[in-house]
Formats: sequence, structure tokens, C-alpha cells
Amino acid sequence: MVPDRPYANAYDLLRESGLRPTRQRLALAKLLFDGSDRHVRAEQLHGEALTAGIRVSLATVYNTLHQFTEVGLLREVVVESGRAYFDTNISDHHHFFYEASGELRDVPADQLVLSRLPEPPAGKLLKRVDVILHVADSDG
Amino acid sequence: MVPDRPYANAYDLLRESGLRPTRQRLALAKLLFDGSDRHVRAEQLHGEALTAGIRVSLATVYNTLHQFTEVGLLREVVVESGRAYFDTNISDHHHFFYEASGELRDVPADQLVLSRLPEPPAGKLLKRVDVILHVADSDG
DNA sequence: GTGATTGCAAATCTTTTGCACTAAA
DNA sequence: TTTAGTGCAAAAGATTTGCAATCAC
Repeated sequence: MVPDRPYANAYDLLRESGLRPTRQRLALAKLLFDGSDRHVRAEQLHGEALTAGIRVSLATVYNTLHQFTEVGLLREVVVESGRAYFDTNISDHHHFFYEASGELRDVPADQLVLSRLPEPPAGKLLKRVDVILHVADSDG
Repeated sequence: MVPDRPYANAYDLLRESGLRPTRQRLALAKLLFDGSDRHVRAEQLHGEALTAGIRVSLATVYNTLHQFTEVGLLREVVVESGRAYFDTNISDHHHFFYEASGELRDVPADQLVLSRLPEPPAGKLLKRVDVILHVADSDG
């Protein structure tokens, strides 16, 4: 039991991830890991934080998102050249991307099967497989 | 026969693509479509052009790369947030990405099989499937 | 205390844009 | 001509960085 401490779960999460649980990281973790699968952009998360009355700079949001990604709490998804999303769903899965709206939607792993993968080049390890399914309106 | 005209093939290529064959487009097309599969970045192509003595602005290189992509002469590949590559190989294939060097390498379509794809959401069409295989050094 | 973290503003990097100028048809 | 294309420089984003101030331990 963690009495009188807000964000108890976020606190433990950061601790176990080896990140010092600062006020900003705690607040951002609480926004991010609310139980739902989220695809957030730095600017957007910064806005949410400010709206929630959390004083945090955009630079710290960027730093924090990358730190969370490094320790495996988030996964970065890149779909367009100037656009990085951070996904709170770190299980094996893929993405639909709606070019028109910029929206990202999860595709569960069992709905997209890679039945054959190439050998990585000598001395290399396959780290990650990113699959993006670009979709557009039928009339578009 | 196209006498006394440099870049005859590039000229036809642009014509057939509905793009006015300007000096800059001709020169860039010749650099790009030399027969090999290339993964180029705008800045890099601009550098090649200048080295080759072709006067062209970076803005025009960007415009041209996008125009070539729109008419199907190139394919854009995005792997990292601020980094767009243009691939001269427009056939169905995928990519290895070396995070350390930023290098991109083709994976032929027959070496990576997607045996099951999800239904696109109602009213949407699947436009493109991008698969990026992130690889790193074994010791990295 | 002490070292990690943060904020701020400036810097960087990539890409786009506005507009006068130039060139292709 | 006349319309598309280009160059330039400036703007626009997105992200990173340097450094002094602040916070967690």
C-alpha cells in the first residue's frame, strides 16, 4: 500500500523501469497508461498535460516519450516523414493508417500473418517488424 | 530516334508521365533512373546534382521527387520521423532498415509473405502495405 | 549535498510556401 | 504568348540541445 501518494501505479511502473519518478514523468505516465491503447503525438500529450494543469515543457515531453520508449513502456510508430506516434500498446501488433485524418488504429497480430520472413544479413539481428496498412476512403 | 537530345529516355519517361520535361526534371530523372534500385534522400540527390554540374535548387528537388512519386515513378519510404527516402524500385517489395547507418535495403516480395490481411474498415480501401524490417548489429 | 531532471530558448533539420522570374509549348 | 516550372529566401514544423535552476534521493 502506498498511502497518500497520487499515481501509485505510475510510481511503481517508473521505479521498475529504472526511471526516477519525477512529478512530470508521473503525470505523463498517468495520462498515457490509463488502461486504453493510445497513439499519441508529443504535441498532443503536451496539450493534454497543460489542460490537466500539469506544468511541463514540450522538450520534457519529448524526452520522456523517448525514455519511455527506451525502457519498453512505449513503442514508436512512424508513418509519415514528419510524424511520430507513440503507442501504449507494446504487444505484437500492426497498424492501419488513415492518410486523410492522420489517425492510427491497431491491427491485432492474429489478423495479419507474416508467413515468411527473409534472413537478416550476416551479423545482423531482426529487431522489429513494422507493418503499416495505408487506407483511404473508397472514393478518395 | 531522338537525335542530338541528351537523356532521350528520361525525356520520353517524363512525357509519358505527363510531366513537362524541363532541364531540371530531365537531369534528376537521369540521376535517379540509371537502371539500379536506389533509395535517395532529397538532400543527397541535390548534392549529386550539384556535383554533376546541374544547377537546381533544393526546393525543386523536393518538388520533383514528390511529382515523380505522384505519377508513380518513385515510391516514398518512411522509416524514421524526420527522414523520407524515395525508392526507384516501384515493384512490390519491402525493406530492411539499418538503424545504425540509416541504410535501406530491398527485400524482394517473394521473401516476405503476408498470408493474411485484415479487412479494411467499412468505406475504406487498402492503398498500400509498408513493411519495414528493423535490423541492428548482433552485438548492438 | 549530489547527481539526475527540468525548463526555456535557441538551434537544427527537414520540408513547404510565396512570389517574381524563366522557360517550355 | 501563356502557362507551367523554377529559384530563392523565408516560413513552418518537428525535434534536439545547452545550460542554469530545480528536484529526488
